[in-house]
Amino acid sequence: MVRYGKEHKLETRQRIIDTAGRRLKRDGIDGSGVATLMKDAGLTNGAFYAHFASKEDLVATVVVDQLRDQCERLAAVEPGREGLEQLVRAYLSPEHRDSPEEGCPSAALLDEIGRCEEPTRRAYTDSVLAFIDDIAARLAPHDPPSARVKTLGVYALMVGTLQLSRAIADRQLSDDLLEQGIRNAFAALGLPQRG
Amino acid sequence: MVRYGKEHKLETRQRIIDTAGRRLKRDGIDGSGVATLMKDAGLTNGAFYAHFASKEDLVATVVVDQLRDQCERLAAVEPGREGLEQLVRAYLSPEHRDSPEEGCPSAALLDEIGRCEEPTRRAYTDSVLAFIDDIAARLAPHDPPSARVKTLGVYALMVGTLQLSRAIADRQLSDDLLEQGIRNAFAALGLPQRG
DNA sequence: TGTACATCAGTGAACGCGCGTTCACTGATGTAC
DNA sequence: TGTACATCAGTGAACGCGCGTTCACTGATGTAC
Repeated sequence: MVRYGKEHKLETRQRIIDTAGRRLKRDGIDGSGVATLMKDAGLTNGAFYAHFASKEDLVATVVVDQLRDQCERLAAVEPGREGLEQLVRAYLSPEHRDSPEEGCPSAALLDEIGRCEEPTRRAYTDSVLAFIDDIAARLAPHDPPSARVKTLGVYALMVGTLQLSRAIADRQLSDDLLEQGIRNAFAALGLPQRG
Repeated sequence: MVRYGKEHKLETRQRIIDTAGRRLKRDGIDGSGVATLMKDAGLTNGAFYAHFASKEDLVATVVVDQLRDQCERLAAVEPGREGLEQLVRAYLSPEHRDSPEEGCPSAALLDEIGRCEEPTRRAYTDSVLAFIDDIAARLAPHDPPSARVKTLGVYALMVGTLQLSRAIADRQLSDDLLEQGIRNAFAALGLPQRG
C-alpha cells in the first residue's frame, strides 16, 4: 500500500498541502485540527510530523502555496489592463463569495494570518508581494515598482469587500456590495467605468 | 463576596461582554476559550451559562455590543463630511493597526464571523447596518438610504486595508498601505484629496 | 535469481492539555413572620 | 428586632471530546552479495 522513495513522499506532501488549503479556507486555521487535515489527505495524524515541523509550519507552507497558485492563474488571464477587468469581476463575484474553499486565501484567512507568528507573516508577505508585483506589471509595464502600493491597496479593498459580502446575512445587500466593490476597484485602478 | 440582585447580574454580564470583546479581538473566536473569557472577567467557567446560552451566543452578543460602541463613538466626531475625514484617518492609523483589542471588531474578526452560524451573521449584519446608516446620514443628509451601499463599500475597503496592514511583516510597506487606503477611502467617499 | 538486510513512509496508540458544557453545591442577600 | 427560610450568583469538579505532538512499531520497497 505504502509506496517508497523521495518522489512519492513529495507527492504525498503536496497532497497534504492541497487538501489542507481547502480545509483551512473552509474552517479556518484554529478551526482545522491536524488529524482532520491528515484524514483529508487519506493519512493518519502520526504521519504529519514526517512532513512538517509543526501545524504553524504547515499553515505557512499552505499560505505560500495558495498564493503561488493564484499567481499561476494570472498567467491564464488576458494580458494588460483588459485582463485586470476580468480579474476584478471574477474576484468580486457571487461564485467566489460562495465557495471560500476554492478561493483566495487572504479573503478566507486574513485576520487569522494577522495573528500568526512573525515567520508565517513574513512568508505571507513575500508571497503576496510576488502576486501583487505580477499585477503591478500589468498596470505599469514600464515601472512596476511604482504601482506596488497602489495595487496592494486595490487587493486590500477586494479582500475586505469579499469578506464582508460573506459575513452579511442578506443576499441582495451582499450582491450589491460586490457590485460596489467592482466600481471601487476600477476607480482605484484608474480603469474606465462602463454602465 | 457575591452580591445579589438583577442589577448586579446585569453589571456582571456587561463586564463579561466588555472583557470578552477585548480578548476575542486579540486572540480570535476559536482562539479564545470560555474559561479564559470568564477568568478575564474575574469569574470561573461555571458561571458562564447563567449569562449566555452558548459560546456562539456570547460571540453574537459581543459583536453587537462592539459595533454599538463604534456607533456611539461616532457621536463624538465632528458632524458632516468634515468628521468623515477624521474618521478615516483614525481608522487607517498605525495606532489602530497596532492595538486590535481596542479596535474595530470587523477588522479583527471578519473572516471568522463569515464562518459563524446564520443567527450570528444576522446579528452582525443588523449592527453593521446601524453603524453604516449613521455614516450614510453624514454623506447624504437628505437621502441616507441612497448612500448605504456606497458607505458599506468604503467600510469594506477600510476593513480589508487594516487587516492586510496587520498581516504584512514589513513596517514601512504596512504604513504605505494605510496611506494608500486613506486615499482610496477619500476617493470612494467623493472627498477632495489634499497633499 | 534468491536471500538477507537496510531504509523509511505511514500507522495507531498514547501524552498532557484545554475545549464547551453540565451540575451539585456554597454562601451571601432578601423576605416573612 | 430576631429567626427561619427562599432566592440565586457564582464555584469548582467533572463530562466526553479533540487538540498538537511523540514514538514504538509495521511492512512494503530497494540494495548487497
